[in-house]
Amino acid sequence: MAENSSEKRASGMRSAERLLIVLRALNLRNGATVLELNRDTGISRQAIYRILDTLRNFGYVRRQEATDRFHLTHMVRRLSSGFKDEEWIADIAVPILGRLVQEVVWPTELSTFSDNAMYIRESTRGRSPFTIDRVAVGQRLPMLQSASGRAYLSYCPDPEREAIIENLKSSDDDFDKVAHKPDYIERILAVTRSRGWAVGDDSFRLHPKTETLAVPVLVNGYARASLPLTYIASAATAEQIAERHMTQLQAAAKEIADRMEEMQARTDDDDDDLIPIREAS
Amino acid sequence: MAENSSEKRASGMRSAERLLIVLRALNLRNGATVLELNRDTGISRQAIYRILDTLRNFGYVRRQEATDRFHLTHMVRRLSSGFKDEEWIADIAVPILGRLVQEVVWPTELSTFSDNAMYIRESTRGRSPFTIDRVAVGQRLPMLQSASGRAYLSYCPDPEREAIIENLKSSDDDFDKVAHKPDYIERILAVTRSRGWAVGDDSFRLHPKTETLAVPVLVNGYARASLPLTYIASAATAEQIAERHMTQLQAAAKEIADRMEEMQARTDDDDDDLIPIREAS
DNA sequence: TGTATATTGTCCGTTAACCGGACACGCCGA
DNA sequence: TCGGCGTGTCCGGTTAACGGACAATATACA
Repeated sequence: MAENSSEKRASGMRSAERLLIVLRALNLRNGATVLELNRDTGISRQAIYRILDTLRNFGYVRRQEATDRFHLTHMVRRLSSGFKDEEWIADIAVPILGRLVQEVVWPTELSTFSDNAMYIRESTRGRSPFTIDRVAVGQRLPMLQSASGRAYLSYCPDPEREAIIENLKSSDDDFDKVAHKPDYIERILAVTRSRGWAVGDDSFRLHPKTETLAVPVLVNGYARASLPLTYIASAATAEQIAERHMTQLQAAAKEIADRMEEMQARTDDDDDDLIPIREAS
Repeated sequence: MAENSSEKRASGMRSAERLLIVLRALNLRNGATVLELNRDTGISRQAIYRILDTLRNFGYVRRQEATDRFHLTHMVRRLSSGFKDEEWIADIAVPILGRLVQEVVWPTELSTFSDNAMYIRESTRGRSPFTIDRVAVGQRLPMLQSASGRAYLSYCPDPEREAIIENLKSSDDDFDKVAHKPDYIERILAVTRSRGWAVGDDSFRLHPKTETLAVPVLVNGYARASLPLTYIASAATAEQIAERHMTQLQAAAKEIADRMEEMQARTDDDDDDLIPIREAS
């Protein structure tokens, strides 16, 4: 047992790991006996008892008296309730953005809509050779001026766009004032849709010398996020950047969208296991 | 630290417990640094590193490169995805049924609808002095003959009832054949509603000498489960049982329903903590 | 009734693994 | 330059997790 064929080293707390394995196993077959868990996981029965005791102390598991089977309780929701759906997409995007930055030298990001603005959820600044400025994650971007916002608005469902614009009209933010000009908005949407990608407006720049293009991430045909690319304005024009990198950018957006659709297809009980439930005993 | 005011002894795996505490803390503030977790939980920084490493090995947590904050990933869903909503109600019912069986000596149960039948999810047989038969949890009960099924059908939303009856018509089960007799069904519903509780039909008995009454658990006005009471037929008539215990039975049903409504009100991020996030350091 | 098998539950000595003090580094503002 | 703050890692001592072993119970079959 000491030798493990696969270099599985890494650090790790033995007992805690096994607790996670048992918790996961309990999710796969709801209601399980100690022996079943022993078989499923390869963990000794005595250890299963200890682990179930621990889970019971926390209220995550209860024992069904009549059948002597162990069940999850509604408390387990607390172990995942903090995970928001908006983060899901950022979560999925991480490795894809990582690959993208190797092809496109400029920093790219992933932004999602929330609270009447776009927010940067993930960024490859720092892995890009062009370190323009620091940490942008969490940065708020106005809907009608930023490339991210424009890309999102142009491809989100119609009712959502109408609701957003209605909200922007009563916003305190100066940027949002243009929500009162329908023809301005219409022009932005028309231009963005005809090109397939959006550009940021001069009136809003995170950094004075940069410009930004963005493509929408279309999940089931509608925008769920934007994928902006920021470049130094003096290095190239928007058209040049688009010509060089738009294919890659859109491929990345599509890949993110595909993974999202795939994920929500199998509502849950997914199966692309990274963690072996059963390990050699 | 050695002394803990409340007799909190019990068994428990130290490191695993702390992993659960950290996981829970991560759910409360999405995105956290090591130091924040240290402060929230009172667990030493070094231990937080170990724990986060473990969680990362399992893919439940990732580190946001740009900000050095730790985030949950969509994988955490796997720790709770096995918990089905139907079980929630059974989960909540357990302590309430426990109290009920002390007032009403007869065994009571909680049954929910699933797959065109009622299934017993929890039972107090075994804690009742009248041990009629063994483990009934998991038992399938026909919709139109069992007291549980009748109580449920009489108080579920109209569209749901129509859909269920439509399904029963194409069922293989002999019991379900009566779904083709609309007037039979209508009479059952009318009788049940006028009384407020249902009785089981002679054609279906789990045990030959017993009879069963059931009240619906009305969440937001509609049945989400049934609460059947089984008694020995020779001991009393249905009317006598009802007179003696119906108040208690309905009070228990209401209590379960109230807890359910309460729970789903606070969509999540509940706060009735059993587990202290922060313990004396 | 006796024997065999399957499952649950608990004890306890050994030892691996968890713990946290201590140290080192990088960043930032005074 | 210094002091404060946050991050990351090492390492020896102690603890608590591990699993072999035993006991108890339920069921099946002869």
